[in-house]
Amino acid sequence: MVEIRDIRTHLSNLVAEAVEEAVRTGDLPDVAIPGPGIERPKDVSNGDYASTLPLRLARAALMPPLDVARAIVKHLPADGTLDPVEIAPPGFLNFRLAASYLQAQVDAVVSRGGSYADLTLGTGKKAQVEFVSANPTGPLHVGNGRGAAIGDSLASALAAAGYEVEREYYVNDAGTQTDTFGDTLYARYQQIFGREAPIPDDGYPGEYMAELAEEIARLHGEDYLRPEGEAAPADMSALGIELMVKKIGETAERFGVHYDEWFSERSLYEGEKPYETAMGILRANGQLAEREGALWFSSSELGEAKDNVVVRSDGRPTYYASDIAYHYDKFVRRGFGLVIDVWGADHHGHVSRVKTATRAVGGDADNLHILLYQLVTLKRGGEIVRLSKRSGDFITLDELIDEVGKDAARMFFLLRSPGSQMEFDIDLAVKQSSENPVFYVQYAHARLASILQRASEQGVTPEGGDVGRLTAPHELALIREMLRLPEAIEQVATTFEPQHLPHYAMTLATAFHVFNDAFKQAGDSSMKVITEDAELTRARLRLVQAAKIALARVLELMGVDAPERM
RNA sequence: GCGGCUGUAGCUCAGUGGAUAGAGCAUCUGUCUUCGGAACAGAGGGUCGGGAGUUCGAAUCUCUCCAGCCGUACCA
Repeated sequence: MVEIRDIRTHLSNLVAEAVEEAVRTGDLPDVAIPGPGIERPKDVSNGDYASTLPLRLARAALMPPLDVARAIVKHLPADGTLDPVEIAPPGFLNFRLAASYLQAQVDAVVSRGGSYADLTLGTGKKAQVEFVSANPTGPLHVGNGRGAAIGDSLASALAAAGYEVEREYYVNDAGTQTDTFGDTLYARYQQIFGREAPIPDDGYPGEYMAELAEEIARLHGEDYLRPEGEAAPADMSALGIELMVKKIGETAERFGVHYDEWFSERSLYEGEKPYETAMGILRANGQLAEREGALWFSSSELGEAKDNVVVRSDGRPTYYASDIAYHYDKFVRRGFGLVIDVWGADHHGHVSRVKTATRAVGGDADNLHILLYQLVTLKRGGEIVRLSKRSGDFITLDELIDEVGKDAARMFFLLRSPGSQMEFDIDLAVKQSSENPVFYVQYAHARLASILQRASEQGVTPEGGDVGRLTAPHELALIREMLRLPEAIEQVATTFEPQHLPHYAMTLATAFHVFNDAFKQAGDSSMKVITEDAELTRARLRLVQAAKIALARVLELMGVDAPERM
């Protein structure tokens, strides 16, 4: 039997065969044939799948689209997965899955269980998703939450699509901002011991810096105190960053995100020194030039708007140099076949440069996808709050999780496409928490669980249910909806747009609620899932079980809990 | 100035060049003696920012204008 995840390919093949046969018999002229283009009609009354091939073929074939359609249908091979194919004006081919096929899929989903909707499109390929990677100079804020939700779900979807996926956080522990961070931290540290130590002008005024200093004082007492007037000890910054990275990791875990790798920027300059190797490649290719006391990457020769500095005149590498080495490391040293960088949109000016550099050091830039998400503007009390660690005025991701919960927050971020600017009204988010779509979906899952539980208490289980008994329209509609999951995953894994997951989850939840309500509205207890007819009950429980599997899977991909009860 | 993203219902947002542009929230009207009312059905609500073009067909592609955000560092 054709698996649901292969159904579109199957339909494409059928149409291609029919066209070939139609040409052979002379029912269609021998012209260039575009792909069958199997798509999803918006309106289910137009079938489960459709092809517009007749419309697109009509001109070249010099035939009316409907005649083209008839010629194709005439030669379509008989196929058990489909009802008879319909022709609809002005020239659509409409395909409808046969009830027997739909019913059989219920068993197929149940036997697949938690691996239902696994795909093979990424099998054998290593993928890396790098996301959040916020400077470890402060706690994660609400905007980072958006990157976390997007990156983590994307990684999950890629894993479901067959990729071997690593989640990575790039720790910027080498830049100039870490110095400023260290200076600020030392100022706060000195304040604890009663010194008049002002926070540097370009430092970090946030209260969290004082808390961090207190933590260091708690752990190390006065060990880091230097004579008054002296600069901060060299390792103050590193210590602070270590503690901050730990906090960030804890926040990520609370948000349901687990990183496989915390990649230190500094490590690029140590050990195997990927930085030296990457720069060596550029130098060997004659793409480095010294000018005005600095070292420049001749990127303009590679199509960039201008050359860029990689080593400052004071001898320190720029962040761009680190990024070149970092992407060399990702592609060449570690050998990822697919690399996704999830960045805030304020870095978009950097996209082209990094791709060019990746190519220049031998990386496969075509498989480097830089996913930009627009920044979150935060509104509180009707006023816009700037999200900046520098200003010290922001809402942390921890606070957001405390107030609206991990599940609601993740769903909220995922629902919006990464490219859309979003306004996060913190007051509204708290107030709306009980109306958040996440509860609608979770409730559907809890109801599914509850039905199975109730039946089990009455001694009825789904085992052995005859899916052939599932013939009611709302039963078939629910089956159709749960069969869309592989398609949703494929869409996310190929377009890198995770918002399709929550939208699918909501549609599936609706299909279940409608299914469930249809029994209630009938006002006849014999029409409920659990009926006097034990065989029919078993069949319906089988569907409930399958739907629960599909819903749990999509919730898992979104990093949202699938509760058995609420 | 140049470049990128965005502009779709009152609000927040979906929408792979195809059929009557959708969802949630909000508003209004109903359903079911709740296998779990955080449910379901229905209604109202749109010049898809404006204009031009390509196409058998455009919210979707091209051009242009308008508006918002961002970028255009030897910051990251």
